[in-house]
Amino acid sequence: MEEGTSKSPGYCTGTEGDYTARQWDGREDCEVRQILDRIADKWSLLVIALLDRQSLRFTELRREVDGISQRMLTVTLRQLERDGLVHRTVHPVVPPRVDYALTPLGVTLHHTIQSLVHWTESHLDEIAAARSRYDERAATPVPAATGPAG
Amino acid sequence: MEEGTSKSPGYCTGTEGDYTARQWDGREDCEVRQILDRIADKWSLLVIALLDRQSLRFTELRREVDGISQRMLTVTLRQLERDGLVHRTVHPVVPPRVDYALTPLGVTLHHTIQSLVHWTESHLDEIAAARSRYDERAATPVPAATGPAG
DNA sequence: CGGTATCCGTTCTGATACTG
DNA sequence: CAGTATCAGAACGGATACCG
Repeated sequence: MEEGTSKSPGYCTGTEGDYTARQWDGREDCEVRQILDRIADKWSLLVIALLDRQSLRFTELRREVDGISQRMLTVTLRQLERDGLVHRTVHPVVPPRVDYALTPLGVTLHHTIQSLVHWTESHLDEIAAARSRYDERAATPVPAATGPAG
Repeated sequence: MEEGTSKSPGYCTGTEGDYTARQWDGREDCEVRQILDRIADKWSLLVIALLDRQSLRFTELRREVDGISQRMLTVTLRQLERDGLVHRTVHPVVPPRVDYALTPLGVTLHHTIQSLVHWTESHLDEIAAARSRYDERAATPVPAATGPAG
């Protein structure tokens, strides 16, 4: 059962001025935060990506993701199914067969996260460079130099 | 700083030769996932959102987020700074003052995550409904025979 | 094959105390 | 005011065993 559902009608803001940046609060009371954290899950993103334009069965998904354990795949699938992003079809056959596919809602989410993935791919190099710079700064015992200002 | 040193999760190390994910590019997949997992962090998203078009000092950020602990704010800020998304400015004054602001790279990320937030906001109702339906199904002891079938 | 429940280690997170 | 170091509890996640 969810928590804090009756607290805020929509947003859970409290201290806002004129910016649109503070739409959400850091508390779990905010549904946006909760859902965002869910769909941004490492496994969820991967599953949604794999289910794009095709349905896969349990073992197929497991093969595609490979690194995921059976437990996490089940948990992830259940969460996505609960959120109405993935549809689960059970075939009553002797060798059990279960197919998973994106719902229309899941498809729309796929488009959105693709933008985020695209950004990440486009800036992999920049982030890597930034990390290298930061790593050197962290490794530096003392900068010694007073700065380029003088 | 125990979590300051990020190690490989073990998923994308040593298996870069057998990626079957057709959506993303082979070994880049793990990097994408790593960065994605970082920027999709609950606190990171909030900090980036708050720093949009303005710079804030440590206490100001703490007041805005409020629910975050001093420790997590520091950790989050360090990670964002390391990834080149947030710039840290230290003022050598008697009352210590440190300002945080988005870098140009951070600004571009802000635009992207806003899309994700927008999607979440737009589909809050659908997800809530889906969860309600799923919750009822979970509460069902046993579906027994299918209704319309028999 | 698909799924669940349990055990156990790892990671994350918050509260606290201390420094400059 | 800003930051660091440490500890304890919670949550996460993997491996295993077992069921339909």
